[in-house]
Amino acid sequence: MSVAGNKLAPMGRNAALPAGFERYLARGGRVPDDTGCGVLHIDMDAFFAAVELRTRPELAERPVIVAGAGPRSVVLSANYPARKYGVRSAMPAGMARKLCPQAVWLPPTRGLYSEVSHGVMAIFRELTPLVEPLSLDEAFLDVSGALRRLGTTPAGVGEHIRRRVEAEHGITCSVGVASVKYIAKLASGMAKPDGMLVVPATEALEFLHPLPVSALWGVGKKTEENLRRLGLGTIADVARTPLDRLRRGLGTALGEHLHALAGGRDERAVVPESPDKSISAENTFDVDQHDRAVLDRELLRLSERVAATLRGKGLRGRTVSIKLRFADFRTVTRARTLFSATDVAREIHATVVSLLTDAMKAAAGQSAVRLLGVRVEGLSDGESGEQLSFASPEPRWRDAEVAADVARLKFGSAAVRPASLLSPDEG
DNA sequence: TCTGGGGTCCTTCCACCC
DNA sequence: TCTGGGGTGGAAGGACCC
Repeated sequence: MSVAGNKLAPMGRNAALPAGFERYLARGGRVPDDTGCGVLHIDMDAFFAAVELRTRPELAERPVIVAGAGPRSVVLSANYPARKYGVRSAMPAGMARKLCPQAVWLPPTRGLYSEVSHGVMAIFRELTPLVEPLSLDEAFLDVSGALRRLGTTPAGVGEHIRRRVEAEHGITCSVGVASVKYIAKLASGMAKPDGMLVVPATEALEFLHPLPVSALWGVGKKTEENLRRLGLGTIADVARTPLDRLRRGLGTALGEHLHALAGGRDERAVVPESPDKSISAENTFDVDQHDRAVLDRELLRLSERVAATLRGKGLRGRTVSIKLRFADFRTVTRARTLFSATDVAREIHATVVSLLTDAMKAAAGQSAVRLLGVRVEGLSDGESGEQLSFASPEPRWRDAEVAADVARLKFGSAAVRPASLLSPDEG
């Protein structure tokens, strides 16, 4: 799932490893100097596909693609035989089918990936409390304070993790070891699949500078174009550019950020817990929708999902927003800040229905809707956000929704739904 | 080929208050 | 009374990440 480094020159066993970088690989008992390299980045290899292949080992040598079934689905994960054909995650299914018609397609098994992820993260937490998950399949670890207790080196911890993840969960992972986070992340990308790369603290700049600007964390397609327009192609070019010129060309924050990274500076610590800033749910229709009643029903479904997630996490939010994508891919958002924070689907739904009316007015003739989304931000603790007026109908709705949460927990997610979400034969 | 879903952060613009 | 500037919060859009 990691895409870091996939634009780099193909080389040898490892497609992401630039020429001359073999010296950073830890293999055959030879490990580069890892003194002062307290940060590990660990990334599961082709995570969803690898988890599926545990129960389908006969497919291991064949190209395998995990993707949803919808007509507008994208590739969620592709194993390495499929990647040889150019298949990448986030690629439209149609394109993947063209590139690799012989691939085996598997539907995703969502709950299973969370389960494996929990197991893997538990291994990390046995070694250090400083574990920062980035997604289901990757995490940063700060092991600098744990080395004495563990009686090993950073690379030793990396090897230990690689062995245990494979033995206990039947999947492989790649490890980057460095003195700062983003170099560790680049390193794990280059170590893929099933490898470990150590960037000695004293060689950080030698490692970074030959790489293309696209390897910098935070540089996507647009920023890469902007950098190229400024005549900057490699990280060394960025490091040599005066800070003021980067600020003017890219904006203050991004300019300063990239200048620091290009100089090997990344002050960000490994932070185990960071509070949620927003909760959202969205859905792309199989076929573009014009019917306002269908859109309102979808908004209710999305509001229910967001509200249930908020209650599950003990959170409420004050700002409710809607996201609307039209058939031509133009996307608009509309937001409204409520008087008090909420975790009640009824209230979220009433707000987004009114926002949808506003957004459609601004749509300038465009009425075919491809995607609808509901988001709640400005989050606070469920308790601290409680400021209900006496006139508010919220407590009763909330009680009803909490009761529905309990029923769903007991009898399954289909057990309790608003009447308007039932199909005609259920009603 | 035709572009998912769940997030975060940044910039710009605007309204409002002092 | 009018105007301007700074600070702040909200809204909208965009870029990026996995």
